[in-house]
Amino acid sequence: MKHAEEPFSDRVHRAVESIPRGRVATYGAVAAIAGSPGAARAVGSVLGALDGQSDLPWWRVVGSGGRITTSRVRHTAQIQRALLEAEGVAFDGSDRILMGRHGWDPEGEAGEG
DNA sequence: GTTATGACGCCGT
DNA sequence: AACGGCGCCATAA
Repeated sequence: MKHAEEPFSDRVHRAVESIPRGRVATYGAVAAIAGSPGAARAVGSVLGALDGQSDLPWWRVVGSGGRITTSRVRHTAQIQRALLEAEGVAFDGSDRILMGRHGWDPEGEAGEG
């Protein structure tokens, strides 16, 4: 029997679902959680294929440094920011999310306090 | 197998 | 801080 590994898009799907409300994870983090560290770009490709039917909290995925990178698509950046703020996520004076405050890291979840 | 694309990330200027 | 270039990974043709 072969290892029925879930497709990359599916693994990303689960990783994004794991992001708690009010927290954010970077593309790189999601890629690592999905099992493919370094595949940040591939993660973006997956989320970019989502549609209104997806219940995935895609807005909780941000770029390195807590920067919104969805600026490449229409005005999605504004929507993402609104959704994040609706969850209590705060931005600094440079449109950047306070990662030290909302940055989510499953590897530190057990030792965080 | 090669070529082209993309909601990324890091380094150099 | 801002801009440009290159690398990395996964998918589609």
